[in-house]
Amino acid sequence: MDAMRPSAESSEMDINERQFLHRIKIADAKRANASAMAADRTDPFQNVDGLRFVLQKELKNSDVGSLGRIVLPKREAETRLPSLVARGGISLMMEDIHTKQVWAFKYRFWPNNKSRMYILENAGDFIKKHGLQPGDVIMIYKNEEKDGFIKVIRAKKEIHQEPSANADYDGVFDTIVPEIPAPTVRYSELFQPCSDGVYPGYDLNCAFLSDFSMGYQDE
DNA sequence: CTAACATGCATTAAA
DNA sequence: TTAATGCATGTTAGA
Repeated sequence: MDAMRPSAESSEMDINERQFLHRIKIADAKRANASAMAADRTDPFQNVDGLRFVLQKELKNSDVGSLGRIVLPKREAETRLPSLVARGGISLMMEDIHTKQVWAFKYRFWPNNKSRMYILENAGDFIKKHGLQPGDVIMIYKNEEKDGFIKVIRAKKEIHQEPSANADYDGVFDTIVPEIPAPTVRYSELFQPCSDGVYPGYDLNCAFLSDFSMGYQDE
């Protein structure tokens, strides 16, 4: 398919992988320790190594099926991704954190009741490459450091680990994880949502979207 | 109740 | 025919 394209910039795309993977390991441990994180849609390690968390999705059966399309959470999509004016959506290039491939997804929406459903299409090869199953999680980041690549995607296998009642897992992570971020602040309060009809990149209220100006086009 | 969303399914396109 | 597309509908969590 079109999704797999060698990246000319991948060697320059140095996000200090070793350090980053180390931080990921700690973040995973943090998740395992904090059941409250289940309801938290933010990432405990935002802005790590120049990568700003955008959204995540726990994959369902229908996400990893043969259709190659992933439903994205509406609130985060509307606040953190480019606003879509047409159903056809836009093409989104994302660099794979693990493989360095650049995937060409299509980000679009479907009309649904009086609202919208946000979809990431052409995800079949990505799903297959990582062998993603229901319960696994994808996370989308924005690279704030380099021009050229807009977003980065990460596939994370779910931690299939039940903390037993007797286990002394308490305290194990406490030295690493002093605090748990409170998921009380809504994205809508942090960011000005872009109204429909406003082309992302032209609205200063949506200045954070201007980094998306490359790698997609309207249809 | 409303709204998000997981999935069903009719329609269209490709083979 | 089979596969992909685009929306509809059922389910579920939250207000």
